[in-house]
Amino acid sequence: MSRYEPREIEQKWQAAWDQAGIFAATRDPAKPKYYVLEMFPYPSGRIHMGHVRNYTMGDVIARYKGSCGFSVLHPMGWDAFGMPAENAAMERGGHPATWTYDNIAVMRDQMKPLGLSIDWSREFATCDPEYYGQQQAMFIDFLDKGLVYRKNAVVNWDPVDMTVLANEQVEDGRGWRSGALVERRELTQWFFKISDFSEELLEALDGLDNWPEKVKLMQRNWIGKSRGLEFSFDRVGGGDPISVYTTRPDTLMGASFVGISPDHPIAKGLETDSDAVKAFLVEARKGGTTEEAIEKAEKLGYDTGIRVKHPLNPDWELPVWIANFILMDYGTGAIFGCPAHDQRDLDFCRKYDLPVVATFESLDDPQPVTDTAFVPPKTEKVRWINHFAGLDEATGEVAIDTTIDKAEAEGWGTGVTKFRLRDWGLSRQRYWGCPIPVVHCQTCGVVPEKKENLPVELPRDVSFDQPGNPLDRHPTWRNCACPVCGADALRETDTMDTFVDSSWYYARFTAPRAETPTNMDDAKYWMNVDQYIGGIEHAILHLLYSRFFARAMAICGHLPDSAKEPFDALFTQGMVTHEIYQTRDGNGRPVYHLPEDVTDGKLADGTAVEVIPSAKMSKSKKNVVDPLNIIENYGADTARWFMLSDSPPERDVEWTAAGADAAFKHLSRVWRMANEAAGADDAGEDTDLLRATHKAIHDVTMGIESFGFNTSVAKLYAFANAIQKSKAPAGAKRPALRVMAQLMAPMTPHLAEDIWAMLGGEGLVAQAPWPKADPALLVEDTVTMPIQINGKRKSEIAVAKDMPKEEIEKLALADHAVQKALQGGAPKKLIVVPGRIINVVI
RNA sequence: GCGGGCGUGAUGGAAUGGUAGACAUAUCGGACUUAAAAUCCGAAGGGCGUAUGCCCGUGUGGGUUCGAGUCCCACCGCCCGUACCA
Repeated sequence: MSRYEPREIEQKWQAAWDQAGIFAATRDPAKPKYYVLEMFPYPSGRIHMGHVRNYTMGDVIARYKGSCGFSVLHPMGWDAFGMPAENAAMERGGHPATWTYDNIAVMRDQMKPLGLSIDWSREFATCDPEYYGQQQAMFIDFLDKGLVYRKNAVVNWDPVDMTVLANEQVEDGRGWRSGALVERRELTQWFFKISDFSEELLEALDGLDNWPEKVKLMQRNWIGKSRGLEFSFDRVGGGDPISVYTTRPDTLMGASFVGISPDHPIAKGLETDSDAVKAFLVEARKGGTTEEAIEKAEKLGYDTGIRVKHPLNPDWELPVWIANFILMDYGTGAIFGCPAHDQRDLDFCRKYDLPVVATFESLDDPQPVTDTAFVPPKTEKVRWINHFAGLDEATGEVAIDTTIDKAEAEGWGTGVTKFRLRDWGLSRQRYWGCPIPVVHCQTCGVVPEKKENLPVELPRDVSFDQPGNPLDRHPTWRNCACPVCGADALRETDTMDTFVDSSWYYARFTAPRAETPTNMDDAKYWMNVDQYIGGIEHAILHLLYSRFFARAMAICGHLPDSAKEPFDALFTQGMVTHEIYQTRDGNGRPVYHLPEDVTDGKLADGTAVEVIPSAKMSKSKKNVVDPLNIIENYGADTARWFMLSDSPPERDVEWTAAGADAAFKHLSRVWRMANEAAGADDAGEDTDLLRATHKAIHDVTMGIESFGFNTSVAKLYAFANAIQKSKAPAGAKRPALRVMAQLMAPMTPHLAEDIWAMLGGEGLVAQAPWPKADPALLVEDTVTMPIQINGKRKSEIAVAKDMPKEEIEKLALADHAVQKALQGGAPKKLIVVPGRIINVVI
């Protein structure tokens, strides 16, 4: 064989790794451990290039750490519950379980040829009863510790299909199947008390040194700690006072109305008495539940006729309005509106002709408020024209503190700290999820199932021919005995949010077959995850829920305290994108075409296609590249190499056929170079080659350590160029190429094994210790220093690496370009940064 | 709406506040070949110029600095999230 044949060598070396069993994770007390985890996939049907990129990155880390002497855990599993399986059952018939397990089989078969260093013996799917049974056991433990409770919460209600919709199933305020206008309706739901941990989840972010700042910032803002004032408005003519919470109590003198949520008890009270209120609330409850939909919806208000007294002036009466943009979940579900300093309130007041009174104005440019509210940063000093505490010039921050202090001293309000973070609603009115293991008994109430009766398994005999939850209409599954009194009782038919499944899978991987949720010895050895890799789209929910879950598990004795923050380091990788090819049908509607059907911008019949710039790969746009095709045409190493080259891992990467070609060509070239050197014996030493080798070791290692895989790849290109251009004999190139094999092994493991073997490497390169760079070979004797004149590069000089500053200065001033610019004069300033730059300021 | 991020040649991108464009793609020129493919060698940010060279240049506009792609402010565009997609 004298050509690079990926199909042959990839199978050969995968078999060799299997036989040596080198990827099985074992607790080895003699070694430090390293746990690499990529976010596990949803079994949608086929793997896509995004998966390839994600798992290749994890594999580089796993293989690299293995070479560095760590005992590595690199597992894989399936996030297998969720809506698409039910949708498939509705559309095509069949059972969600069949669909899911078939998909898993296909995707596993697609992943194996990638040659990932995964310990497949630990694989599980979250829909395995062995997994979700342990999840149910934990739910019961959480219930026991007061971490779970029930309360009412708002859901999307489809009034035609009579069913609850996911946010994703609401399009422009309408149900995706029925097309009916969606309403917000209350339902009793199960909740995790994540809000008990608000402060801790916020504070602990400071300790996550190896998390991206942007993720920590997003979580901080999401948790949303705020200090504000809680106080009550007394009602004119009696009745319960209305309690409000505000983060801007300093603007109280600019209040023009009190607003309450459509779900506020007062609004609900009025609803039963008044047809007008009822009609308004029907209107106000239209639309989906997302924050975005609520914020962007047209602001609607209804004057209840109720009047309240301003707390600082009993003669000042404010109207109480029901407003559709006020959330019952935040604060007290009631606010006071200050239109001058809040855009939303201003829009509302302009619409309903309510007064606008400014409480402060800009110091340098006072303007009356017209259509734009004056909302300077809280740190900016402003002039107070309307404040009861007699402020003159002060920042918002100071004014807020002053206001709270005065309210507390006068006894009409209390300074309180609140969080934006809401409790985690986990109830789903769907079949394909983990059943919530509780029983509703007429005498005992809502009680947990006995642990010995777990798992509460999903029934197989269900149908999806009508909307709604099949568990609700199952003839027998609901019937059970009360675990407390033994009387006839009914099972809970809600299942769990799939975020629950993914909130502890990382812990389960440490002991995937244990008879309890975890095994303490394994958890203590393997936890925490040393490097977690996944998409930025999970920056908030999945990661926050996992952080909560690890704490809850520690409280229940399922994880050591040291695992409360389960992910030591986090890396968020970008998407894989591709151009979209489209033509138009007779009605001008777009028709999409697969990349393999387009050559040079044309279809097979010669029709020119419109090329739309890169977008996330999606089936509907047909811009999906199937990894299996790439592996068949070029081999897994080419797919892996391409995924690592060019684009920085945290950024999106565009898949291009040209890029794949180039990757393949380079791998072929490396293989050829090795093949040419294979016949020789190690002989002779070449200083330049030796320097290039050690520079490559240093640079490639730095790249991997800092998640700069694209720069590692660039350095490997440069190293290959250096070897190719070197005039050294084949015998001197052999050791350099063996190092090349080692440095490439984490990225293109099959090719690396093959050339390692060719060049007389010992054993498997996957098990060879990572090479170390000799610092002595990394420093150059002379360095070229650029000379700038007034910050612009004009010349350069070569100096010895240890030349003292004074001598460099002399040389620089003697430089031709500098002499010319100075014209006999003296420079104003001379900056010399040794080894870096010289700047002559004239 | 709100929170977060990104923006550099024809293209993907590189660059601890210190020579902008490493490395690669496409392109062009050359070698090899009967020819092509493959492979190898070389050119190349834009403008002006025969050339030494000069000017411009990291989304737009300001600022800090001896020096800014990098730090600060404002704006534009795109992407992610927005609590029932996973």
